Amino acid sequence: MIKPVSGNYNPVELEKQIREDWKKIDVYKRTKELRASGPDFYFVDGPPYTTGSIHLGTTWNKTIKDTILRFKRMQRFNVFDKPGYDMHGLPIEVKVEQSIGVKNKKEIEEYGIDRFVSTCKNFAVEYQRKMNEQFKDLGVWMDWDNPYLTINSSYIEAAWWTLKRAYDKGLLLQANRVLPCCPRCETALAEAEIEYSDEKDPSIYVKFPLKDDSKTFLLIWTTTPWTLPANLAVAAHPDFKYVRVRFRRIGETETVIVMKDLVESIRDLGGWEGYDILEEMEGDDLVGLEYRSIFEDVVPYQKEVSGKWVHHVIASKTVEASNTGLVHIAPGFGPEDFELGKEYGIAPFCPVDESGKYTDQIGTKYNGLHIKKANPMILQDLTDKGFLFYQTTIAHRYGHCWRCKSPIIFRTTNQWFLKVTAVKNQMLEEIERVRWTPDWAGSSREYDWVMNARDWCISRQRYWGIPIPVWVCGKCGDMKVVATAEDLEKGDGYRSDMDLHRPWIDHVTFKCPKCSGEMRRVADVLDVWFDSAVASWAQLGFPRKRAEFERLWPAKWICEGHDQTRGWFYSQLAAGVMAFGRAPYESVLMVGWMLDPQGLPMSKSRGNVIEPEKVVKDYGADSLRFYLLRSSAPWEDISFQNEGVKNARKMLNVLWNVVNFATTYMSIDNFDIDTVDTERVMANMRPEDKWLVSRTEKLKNEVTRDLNAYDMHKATRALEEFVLEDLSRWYVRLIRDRMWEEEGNLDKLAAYVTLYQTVTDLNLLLAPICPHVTDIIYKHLDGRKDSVHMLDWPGSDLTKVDERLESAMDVVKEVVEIVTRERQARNMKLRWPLKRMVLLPNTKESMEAMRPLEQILLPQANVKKVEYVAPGEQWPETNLTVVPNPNAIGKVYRQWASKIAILLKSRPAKMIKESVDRGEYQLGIEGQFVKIEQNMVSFVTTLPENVVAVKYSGGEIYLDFEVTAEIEAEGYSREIIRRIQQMRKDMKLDVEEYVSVELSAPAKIEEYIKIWQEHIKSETRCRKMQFFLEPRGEYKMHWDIDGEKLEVAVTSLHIRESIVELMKVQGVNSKIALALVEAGHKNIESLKALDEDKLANVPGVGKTEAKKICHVLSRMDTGGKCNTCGGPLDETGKCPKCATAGPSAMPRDKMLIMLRRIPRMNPVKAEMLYDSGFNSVEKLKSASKDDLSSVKGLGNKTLESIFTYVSDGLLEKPISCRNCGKPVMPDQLSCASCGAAVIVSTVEEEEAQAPAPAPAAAAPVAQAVQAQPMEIKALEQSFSYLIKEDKSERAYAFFEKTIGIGMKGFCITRNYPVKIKSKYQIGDAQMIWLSNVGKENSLRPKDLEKLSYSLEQFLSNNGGVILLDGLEYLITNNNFLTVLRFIQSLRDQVAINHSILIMALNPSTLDPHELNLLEKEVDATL
RNA sequence: GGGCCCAUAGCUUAGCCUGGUUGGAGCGCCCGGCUGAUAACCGGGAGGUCAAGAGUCCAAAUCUCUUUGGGCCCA
Repeated sequence: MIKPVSGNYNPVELEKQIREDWKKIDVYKRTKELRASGPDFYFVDGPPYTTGSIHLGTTWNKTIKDTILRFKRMQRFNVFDKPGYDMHGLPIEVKVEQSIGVKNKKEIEEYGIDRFVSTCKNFAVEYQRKMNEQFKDLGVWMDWDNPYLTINSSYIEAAWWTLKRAYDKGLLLQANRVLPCCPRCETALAEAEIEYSDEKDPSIYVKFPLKDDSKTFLLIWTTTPWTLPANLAVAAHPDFKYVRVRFRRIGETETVIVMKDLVESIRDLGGWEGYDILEEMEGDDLVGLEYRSIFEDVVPYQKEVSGKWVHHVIASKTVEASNTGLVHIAPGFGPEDFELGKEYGIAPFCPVDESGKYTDQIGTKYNGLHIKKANPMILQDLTDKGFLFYQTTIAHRYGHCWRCKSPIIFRTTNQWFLKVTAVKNQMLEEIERVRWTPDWAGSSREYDWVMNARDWCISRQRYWGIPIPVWVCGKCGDMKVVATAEDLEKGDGYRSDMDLHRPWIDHVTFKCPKCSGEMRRVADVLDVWFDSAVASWAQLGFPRKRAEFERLWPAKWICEGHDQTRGWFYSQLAAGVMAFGRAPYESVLMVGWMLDPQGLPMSKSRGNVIEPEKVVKDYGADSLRFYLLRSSAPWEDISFQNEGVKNARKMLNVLWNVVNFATTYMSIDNFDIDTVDTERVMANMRPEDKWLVSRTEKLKNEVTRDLNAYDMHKATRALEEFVLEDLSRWYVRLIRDRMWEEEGNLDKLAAYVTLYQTVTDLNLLLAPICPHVTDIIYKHLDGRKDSVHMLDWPGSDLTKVDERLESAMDVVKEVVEIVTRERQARNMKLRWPLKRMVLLPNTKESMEAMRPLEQILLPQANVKKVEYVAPGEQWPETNLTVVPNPNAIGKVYRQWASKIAILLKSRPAKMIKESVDRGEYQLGIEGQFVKIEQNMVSFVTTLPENVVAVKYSGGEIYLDFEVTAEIEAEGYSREIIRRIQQMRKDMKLDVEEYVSVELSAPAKIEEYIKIWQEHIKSETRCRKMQFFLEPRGEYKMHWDIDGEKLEVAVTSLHIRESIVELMKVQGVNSKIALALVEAGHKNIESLKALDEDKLANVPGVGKTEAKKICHVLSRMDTGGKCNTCGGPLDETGKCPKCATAGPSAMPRDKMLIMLRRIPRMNPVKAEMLYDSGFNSVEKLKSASKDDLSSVKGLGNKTLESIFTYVSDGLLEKPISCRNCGKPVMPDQLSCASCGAAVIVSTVEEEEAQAPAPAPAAAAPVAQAVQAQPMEIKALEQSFSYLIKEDKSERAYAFFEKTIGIGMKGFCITRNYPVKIKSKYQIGDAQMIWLSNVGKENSLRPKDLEKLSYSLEQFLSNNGGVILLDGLEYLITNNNFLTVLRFIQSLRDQVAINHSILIMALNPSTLDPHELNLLEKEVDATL
């Protein structure tokens, strides 16, 4: 049933409510169950890091995922939707460090690793819970109760298994390398963990003296002075040109070797006056040149170190042509340096420990100093020793630890690596197999990144992470990699339920199989990036559980931000290829980055973070979701704008208004799409309905395509456009008037059906995007399923797309807009009709396309008339003017030229043109003929006064702005209507209330108003309108309409309530009710006092109507009132308006028990009695035997028994127990004292007539009729009856009987007439055989007019009884509406002519809605 | 320094792949309308060096190159 939605769209409240509703019956779970048998859609969630709160970026991310997953569910996929959380790693460790107040690893170990790790776990778990709740509040439907957590044992095992797998393939190794390290966190970092930002550093030029020439120096440049004590070589590019150059200024010279091209810039740096090139050489030539270490005095190693290339110039093509062109090489401190060192046999020298302090290897001077603190000291020493050539500072991009933001250092360490380089080519191949959106995310971005991939350092010297599952023998160095907890069982110190984290895992040891030594776990934990890398199988419980993995893996789809190119996209790819030889995902959507309103990344340090919760609180989650998807293509960045969310809300508000509009009217009319014959209604569709259907089908197609392509921005924009433009601004505007047509009108139904189906489809399309509001809308429109999200995605029927109609409609819209614009330009309000419009289309086709839409164009543009001028033709009312060309005329006729011009202008231009077109025009002047040729004149067409020409895309329009008295009158009438409406509104009157109006106006306007008086009155529900100099009333206002002064007084008649009450009587419609109230009958009691004649004398009440009302009133129950609407109940105790039982109904159980005590009663009979309306003691008491006989299937004996029992008053009396004699209360079936049953078994002697409990039992009823023909009562004159039965026997019986009492008969039948005559005693009744056979006396079913005519003849000739058998035949051969009208008119004539109409109908042949309509037209249904 | 992406009205953006009337919207601003969806809604107007420059072409917001600025990633 359709329920109207609330007047205001209040998303925050509504969303909260619907989420609670979802929770109550676990709709999410039900939806999943519904799709459980569908094809699998394996989605893997990229786990957000548990930082404690979600931000706008995560919100966007989950919105996209949720939208796609909901979409897939509606497409019947069985979606795997486990969300994940990344819970290990440094960020949490750093937070814990801060919270417990420790600064370094030493302090952590003092605090206790077990306590530290437990705290980390608590933090992670708490954060995870918080985030879980926040996601739920966005309306994201994922499996929040079962997320995958990277800290679970099964997850850790999956990571171990993967490492073991890599180890078995020889892809896991341990090596010494120079790596970025965070000195604060005291651990190595992976490239993915480095963040680049600006850092201020010293920029220094340092001189290395040549061994053989201490006056000449190699000039190098560096920003890390602290690496200089570890310098072991200088690199030059072999292909560059270098020079030995002497810089000079007063009293000072300096000889250095630098790259030739850089001499000038170096001169400028140091402020040298000039330079002399002493020597030029190739880089090649420099190689082997030996220099003296500038730290040999303080760093013992520099003195001790030996080697062929130590302290020599070496060649490297990585040297860049900037600064000096010579690069200082410290193989312990730089990755390239390390590689070069390896090449040249220079061992790395790394005198810095994990925490960034110099070790004692550096010598006593700097020992223990932090490198950052050592920098100034080293600079001072260099200055003192004269090795500093130039010094400044620079700001440059420098790597920082991704968590603590400390600047990283590079140093040599021993770490574990995954040999990504060994599988690189396979990874590249896999990238090509994956579907990337956008394409370049894979083909260039990911591809480039993998191209440059290096081996992945996976070890971290930390605590909160997956322990590296490698055990090494302390004795022989043999290695063991553990794959599962089962492997662990063999170790010492293992407990089955143990936590697999550090430090507990560290206590597990193995006996070395080779040497029986003790194997201990290496102390490191895994890089946290490895955790998420294994998500696609770890979350399935692999390797322990294999079934789901086999079924689902690899992932169908993943979706993350573009920063994950180096992150999750990469790590998963590497892990997948290593473990299974393929990418673990089939398609990737790479999404953008959420930026602040200025386009800058949001960060806490910038203070520009926008909380999603706040946005949701202001506008609702649906608006935020819609905005996020609408704002830009998913892979582009969004610069967040509050305005955008506000806009989305506005759009949803409009949608809500449309739904409000639709549901309000539909529920008033009890519109039910299921009972409507949509086919028939569709045959009655207006062009605008068909247009909307066309637009909707297109929309469905487009949105489906867009979502499949992950073009969420296109889908949302199409939806927005549709809601605002097509639905709200156009369609709703067009159908407004139709909503006020009478109930059941096919034209109105067509609008209902169109609107209903469109809103339903639209709602489905929007459901994945705005899950809250769509579910609410669904519940109001339909609600048979638990949720809109359980419905199937709508398919589109493109055959219903009508491009011709759409483009014609575009033109109509355009023309309406043009008219509005031109009105505005001329200050003519829309309320004032335009006299006419002339359309001059360019093509015949466009003219033909426009004609059917005229009914839309006229009212929308408020134009009285539209005229068409076919292409190439002239509008007859244009004036043709001739324009003489004095030049051309003058050339030939010189002195006459001016006279000719005057003469030409005085003649009909049309005539001149026709002649000239034929050749020439002759003009008589001063007795001579002059020839006017084509070149001498031109013609212009001018329009009549007040007519304006405007171009439109399909041609031209003329608008006639002439204001005639008629138009002025209509305009003023509309002005008055609008004012009265406004006043009604100010008075807060109910829309159904009536008023009286007094007004004063200038004489002219008074006249105008009088012309339109009836219209004004009906539009404003005004009963009386009078003119006075001084209007009086409840509410008075002065109005100024275009300078005319008016006074209007409105008074409420306060009769709405009376009308509403009177309308409760069947047969009293709003018109009659009004007439009755105005005649002074304000309530039902007052009506009851009237007899038929008096009622018919009330102006506005017809004779038939009076008869009917009297009949209804007489049958009204003794004051029973309906629970729901307060209206009187009918004879069965049911409310004719809302079909519910009245207030006096007794609880079913109780009443049934009481009924069971009646002799001859059984449970089925009792229920039938109750359900037929005899649901209270009072009703049973007041029922006559006749009343009771209306209950189908009760035999006479039972009826008798009930009647006697009830009228004896036994129903409410306690009876004595047959067993113990104590009283048993009326609502008890057994004795409270002894337990004996009070019901005696019934005698079933007459039960052949009792119906089966199933409702399909129509046949026994017919039998009953045949068996008891005397039951057929006399029918009343002037009445129309509908008899519902599957064979028409009862109807014929009635017909037969009525003829039997002397009435003339007229029988319309589908049966063969002879057969009927032989079966029934109908004498010489006139017969018409409904048939297409075409014999005498037969009538084709389509020929309603002929039928109508015959009946008219019959009725006007004293009338009689008419039997119409074959109604369904008429309906199938005609438009239902036509048949209905035919019956209406027949019924009226029957009433007038004191005749009787019997219509037989098999109810199963009609849809319930039609049946309902038919029943409303007759006086009684039997 | 390199890779990828982006730049259109005050703001957010469509159009660009596939060159072709006058570059569309929304918000904001100004003016007006509507008042049986109304704490709404609708129409009109002003506002554009399509980041800059060069090239290709009959024709460039669109294709190419360069520059500038921004984002992500890398060195």
